[in-house]
Amino acid sequence: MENKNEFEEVKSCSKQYILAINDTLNVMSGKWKLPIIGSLFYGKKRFKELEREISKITPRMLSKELKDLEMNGIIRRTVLETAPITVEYELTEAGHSFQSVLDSMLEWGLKHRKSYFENLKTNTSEMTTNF
Amino acid sequence: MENKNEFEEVKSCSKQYILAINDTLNVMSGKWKLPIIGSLFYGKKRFKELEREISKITPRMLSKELKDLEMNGIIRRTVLETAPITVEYELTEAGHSFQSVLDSMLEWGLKHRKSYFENLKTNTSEMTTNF
DNA sequence: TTAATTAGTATACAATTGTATATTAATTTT
DNA sequence: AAAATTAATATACAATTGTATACTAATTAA
Repeated sequence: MENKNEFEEVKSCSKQYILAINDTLNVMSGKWKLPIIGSLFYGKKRFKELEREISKITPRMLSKELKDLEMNGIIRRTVLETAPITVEYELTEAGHSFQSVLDSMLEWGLKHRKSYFENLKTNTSEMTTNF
Repeated sequence: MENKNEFEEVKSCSKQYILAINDTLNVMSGKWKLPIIGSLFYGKKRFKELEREISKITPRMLSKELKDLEMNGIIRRTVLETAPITVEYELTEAGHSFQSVLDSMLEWGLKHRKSYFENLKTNTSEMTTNF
């Protein structure tokens, strides 16, 4: 009840609206953040596991993106005192709740791709985007 | 019914899942696309109107981003044979339906910002992101 | 006739993002 | 003792994205 009112109130105030949406956008923008988040949805992973699973990512990029995601509270980094040291990465609660955003993006993407391909059939125009 | 099954099916297939989500991400990534889409939610706008409304955008960037959004089917460009020529930009149906994605991003952003600030109060750690 | 408005384009540059390749240092397996 | 595994970091570069500033060509208002 209280939450819904707050949500509606902020929607009408474009400055806060834009800020909150941009925060969400920054969490996932770039080439590697979504693959990393996606991979961690299936459970904890170590650095080398992520490096192997995410095709063509370099350790430099993986390291950088993991730091970004940790700073933004999306993942948690745990050092295990094994020999050699292993480091575990896992989604936080905020990271898991990100699923709702991905779901709506998936739904929109599917609908949009579909209508794009339908247009292609009738228009015989060229494919200029990655849709 | 049929749609829901299709949605669930694709969620379990990570390749299509990632593709559709990336399509959605590409529609809004960068500094200017969200401000442009946001501005057009309130109705049709001409080039110069957008330039005035969107603080600090250059005509070069506005022109480029409008082209991208048009190619991706988010906006429609209409040339009016006035003197001098005016050009109208408006959201397509796909553009309007993007609201659902923005809503879920807004909701997540608000929740996430809130928990971030609550952590700040108890942790007295420094602010390292734009949250 | 000069200035302003329309919708952009041209050129050069700066900043950010991503790639390629090699290296580190501790430990374990062969 | 040599090779492999751990989780990264270092350096140099390429590509993409964004900024700054000036310009165009048609028309209209002052």
